[in-house]
Amino acid sequence: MPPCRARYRGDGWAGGRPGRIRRFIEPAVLLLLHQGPAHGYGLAEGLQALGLGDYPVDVSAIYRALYHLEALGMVTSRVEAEGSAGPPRRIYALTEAGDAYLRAWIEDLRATERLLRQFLEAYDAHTRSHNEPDGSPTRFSEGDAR
Amino acid sequence: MPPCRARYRGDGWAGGRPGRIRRFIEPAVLLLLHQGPAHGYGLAEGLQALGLGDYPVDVSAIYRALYHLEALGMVTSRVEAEGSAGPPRRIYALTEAGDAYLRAWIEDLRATERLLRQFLEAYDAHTRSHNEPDGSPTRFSEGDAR
DNA sequence: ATAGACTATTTGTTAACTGCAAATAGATAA
DNA sequence: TTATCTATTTGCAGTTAACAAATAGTCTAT
Repeated sequence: MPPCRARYRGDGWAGGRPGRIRRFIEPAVLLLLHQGPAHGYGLAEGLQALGLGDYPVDVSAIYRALYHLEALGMVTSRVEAEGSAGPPRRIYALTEAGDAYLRAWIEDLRATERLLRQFLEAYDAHTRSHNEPDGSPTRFSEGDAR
Repeated sequence: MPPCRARYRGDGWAGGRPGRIRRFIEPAVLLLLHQGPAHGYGLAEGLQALGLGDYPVDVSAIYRALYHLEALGMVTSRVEAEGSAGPPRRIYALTEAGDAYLRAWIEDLRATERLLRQFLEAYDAHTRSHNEPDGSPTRFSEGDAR
């Protein structure tokens, strides 16, 4: 038996469908707060409008992002004085540090967007040149032990 | 003491610098293999060329991605018959399933790229309209307990 | 030879992100 | 009272990746 090369932990999306690139929640929350104070539940709806509609985000992730950002000093919160049709809301607002942090995130996302474009362009360029009429050019061939 | 709202696990990048959006390794490996069979160490160099140069990727992640893809039947491997300046290389190649999987990834990444553009556009639009002359419009103000 | 440098693969550990499920709780309507 | 809606909180488990280090083959210089 070969040394059983280290398993990936878990086995992925057994269904075969890739998941989206992650880590959008934090910058999305920051962007929404950049547009004005809000509470967790409201942010969940705001995410839809931001284009995240196809990728529903669990509210627990939003609250955890908020707690994290507050611990880092990127947002502050205060309990809303009445007015909710439920338990008291906690309203979050960006701090100046949070504003700077969002700007850093934006720069990072711009770089990511460029990378993504470059990546997709590389794929398109390669498939254009090999517009495979039939055969599959990257597979191993019969005596391919070179 | 309030019910100590659930901590984020860990404490983030204490330094304050955001990390990049993740999950690039698998599609990057697939794309490189789409261009022809390769071994793990070689893929590590290929990633630089793909634009990942700014974000160095640990080789262990590459190998684990390969093991995972092989378990899923997306790639096949064979040990190279001699020719290495080191231990025998294991050469990986895309299968047809892997080809389809890459196409699915590409579609997913196109959607992500659109989302990212939309996101950045929303930020730019909002900062353009509020090109804050001085004050910070999203902060809490003095008697802001509404 | 043997020590060091380089190529190449493998493994362990841990942190971090997220989804799913469910508990909790106030307000309001049937 | 029960149900429903709004809203927050927590537990848990699965997935991804960085960091560190072990292993091992080949080649060059001493």
